[in-house]
Amino acid sequence: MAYAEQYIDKLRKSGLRPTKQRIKICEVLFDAEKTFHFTIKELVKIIENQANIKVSLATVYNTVHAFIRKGYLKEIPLNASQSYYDTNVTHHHHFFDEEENKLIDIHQDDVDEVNIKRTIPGKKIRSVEVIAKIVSDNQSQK
Amino acid sequence: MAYAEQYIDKLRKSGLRPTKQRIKICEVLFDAEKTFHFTIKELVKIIENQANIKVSLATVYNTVHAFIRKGYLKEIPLNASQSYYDTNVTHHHHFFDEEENKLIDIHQDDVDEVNIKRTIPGKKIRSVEVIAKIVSDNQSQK
DNA sequence: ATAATACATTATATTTATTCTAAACTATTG
DNA sequence: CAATAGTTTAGAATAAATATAATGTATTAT
Repeated sequence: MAYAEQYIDKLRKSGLRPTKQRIKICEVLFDAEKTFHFTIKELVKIIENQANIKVSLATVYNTVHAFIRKGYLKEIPLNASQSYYDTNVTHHHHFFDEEENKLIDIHQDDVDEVNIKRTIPGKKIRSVEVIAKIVSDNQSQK
Repeated sequence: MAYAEQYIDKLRKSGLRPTKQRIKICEVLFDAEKTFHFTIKELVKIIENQANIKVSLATVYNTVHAFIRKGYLKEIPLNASQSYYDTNVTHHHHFFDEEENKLIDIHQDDVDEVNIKRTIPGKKIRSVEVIAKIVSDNQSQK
């Protein structure tokens, strides 16, 4: 597996030793063809299906949070009963389909640069995220 | 109290009968000089302090959610351990101070119209929210 | 008015995501 | 190969949100 080095590197940089469990988490997160959204539960399920390694919830939480701190994963700002995470850490935005409870990426090129004219003294902007909530477009109803 | 009629109206339109408890909730939410952000717990505490009415958590949850459905309150899209709500239902955005866990309104005039070029077939955009996360601006650290 | 009915409130229990804990385990170092 | 530092895990603890069921209150029809 040629990816192992890259995963070990990511883990070390996140302050974590490269263990079996953590490398498995990396494989699921960073080996995918496309970036994707997930909840912790979904991630655990994917690991269980793909591997014959058992990884506990606690390990998954800890690893995911270490990656977020380091910027290898992003948390998606959504009010939901559970947190959604994103393996796409490039600057981009989201549609949230309120009827299907589904997130859809919006490439940053599809949104004009968000220009905020106001500043807060002593503070700087670290990130800007746009959430566009969408619903069915039934022309008939107002 | 000249406001009572207005509250009764809001409640009726939300499908709720105007009861003592619900009117008290309205007074706290809609009688303030300025709009504000709150969590359910904070709201309960304000009511307890302002009035000698006891209102249960369940009633507060139900009433707040009815108002959200009707558009009299907004939920702020933030990943936090508890939900934040806003009495400002006009179109506007937020700074979220990650160090102090504090929300700051950004008036819509302070953000250029967010133009999303992409559409999803059969769906229309219901709302667009911008969250700008801010942190201390210590020029010294990278 | 008052009985019957529909809706409200509340305390409490339940559910569920997340965090914490402590014991068992593994790898690394001296 | 013993000591130490860091890991994993199952299960406990926490806390927000929701559901429940008993009691209370308002409304309606008689």
